[in-house]
Amino acid sequence: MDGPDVELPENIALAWGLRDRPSRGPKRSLSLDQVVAAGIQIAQAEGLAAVSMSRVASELGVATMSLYRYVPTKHDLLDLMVDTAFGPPPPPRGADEGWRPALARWGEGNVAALRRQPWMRHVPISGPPINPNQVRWLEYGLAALRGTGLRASERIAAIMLVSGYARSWATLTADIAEGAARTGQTPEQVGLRYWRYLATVTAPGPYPAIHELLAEGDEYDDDTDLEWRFGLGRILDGVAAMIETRAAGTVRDAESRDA
Amino acid sequence: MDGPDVELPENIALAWGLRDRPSRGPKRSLSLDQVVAAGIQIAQAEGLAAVSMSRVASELGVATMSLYRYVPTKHDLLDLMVDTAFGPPPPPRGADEGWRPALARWGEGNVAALRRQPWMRHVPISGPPINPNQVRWLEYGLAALRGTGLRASERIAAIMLVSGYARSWATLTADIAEGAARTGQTPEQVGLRYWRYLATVTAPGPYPAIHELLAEGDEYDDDTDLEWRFGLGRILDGVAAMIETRAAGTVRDAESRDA
DNA sequence: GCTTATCTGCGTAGACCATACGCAGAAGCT
DNA sequence: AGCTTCTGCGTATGGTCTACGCAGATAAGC
Repeated sequence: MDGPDVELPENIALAWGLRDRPSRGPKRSLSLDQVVAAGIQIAQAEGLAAVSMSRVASELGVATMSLYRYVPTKHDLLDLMVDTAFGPPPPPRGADEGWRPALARWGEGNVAALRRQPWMRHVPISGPPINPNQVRWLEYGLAALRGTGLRASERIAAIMLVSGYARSWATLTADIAEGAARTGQTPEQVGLRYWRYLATVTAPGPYPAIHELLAEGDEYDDDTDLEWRFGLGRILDGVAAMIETRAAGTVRDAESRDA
Repeated sequence: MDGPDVELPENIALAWGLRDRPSRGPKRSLSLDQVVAAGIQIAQAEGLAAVSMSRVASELGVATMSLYRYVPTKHDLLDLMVDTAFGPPPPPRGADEGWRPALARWGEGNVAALRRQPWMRHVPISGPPINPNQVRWLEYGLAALRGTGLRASERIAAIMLVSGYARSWATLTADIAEGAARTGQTPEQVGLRYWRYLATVTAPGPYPAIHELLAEGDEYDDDTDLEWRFGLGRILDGVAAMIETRAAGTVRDAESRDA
């Protein structure tokens, strides 16, 4: 572990509030938080596409170019918006709580956040988590897996597994919900229409597995939360199996049979 | 299963080549495939941001607005680009092959496709898979899980699990690789820099799990393929556990303990 | 063979967008 | 008081997508 004094890029310093504000010039009329909050409000109300620099500026009653005194680039603003909109993670693993419920709660928190603010799914991921709330989420996710015997890289992979699945799940359901809102239908109707389209395009060709699926799926329960939980349960089962294997005796090449 | 004759939206009909081309006017000087191929070529060579309608048009030697005779919207073009760039899925499950190697191959195919054409990760997902290659991938994914006793919604969730993880994994590694290329460093250097940034920002605060991670991770093996395979193995283990449970005797509410 | 309906490529134009640059004036330091 | 530094922001550049409509090409109908 070498010295932690690394020169941080503008991005990160900004997000963590580590910018030494100058004392010489006139006072700023805004704060970074206000700018970010205005962006979030617009995104929440009218979608991410409505978030333009001029729109944010006019919302705050300033000129467009003034925003660039607070944010180096529009993309940095979007990253900050995502970080604060995600908010803090759910409660961390309790003192005598198992890793499984803690990680499940963490995963549920992920979808909940994305569902609260669906526009976030359209902000392209810019890299590994480095902004304050993202790092807090990372901390709690890793904390859930402490003392399980999993190696560092394995703990990270497990975290990514859960958050990646949460993201793709939230994205799918949000896309459907949005499509429904746009055409004035219920999400169920949109889902049903999808299955009908799929049936139509696969009708002429050889798609046995899809046809089996369509035939079987007459009872479109589509309690989407239940489906999400199924997938989460499978991930956790897999992690559990790994933990048990590790506990039994450090088996090195357990993963070599997957190729 | 009701009548498969549903009026398809423009989008889908176009992707499947189901539009009856007219016989009255002059002949088209281009084909949709040419347009899509030009888009892919630009994206591959200069990134998705370089793909503008005028850029694609000039690549083909036509005027910008001519493209709109082939594609209703830029976003539809992007969707078509992704569909053909993804290409066909890897070989389906063999006659006497187990579900596990088949699904593993399917997952590997996902990351391989995204690695071959990293720009694809920036095209926002527009909804459930409906374009030709996407549907083929769906078919093969489901085929891998035929006869496992999993219900329809469970098979879909398992597929999403794998593809979602593949996508987030490919995205992370591609982001790192791209950042490396931009600054003329190796991916290892970029990864290391990230850990240093993380150490710096977490230094003052209480982030025990992250610090534990950083202390432990001195041996930055970072054979990223190995990490990916670990996660995939965990998913497959989880699915395997589910299949065994189902086979043992139809246990209805096995997932209720995950909440 | 002529008329007519229809489709093609595409020029023009409108309504946006992010942001580089530089300037007037405010605030503090010396 | 004078100098430095920072702020807000007006202007301008070089993009973006795409609506609209027109000239000319093509083939069907008579």
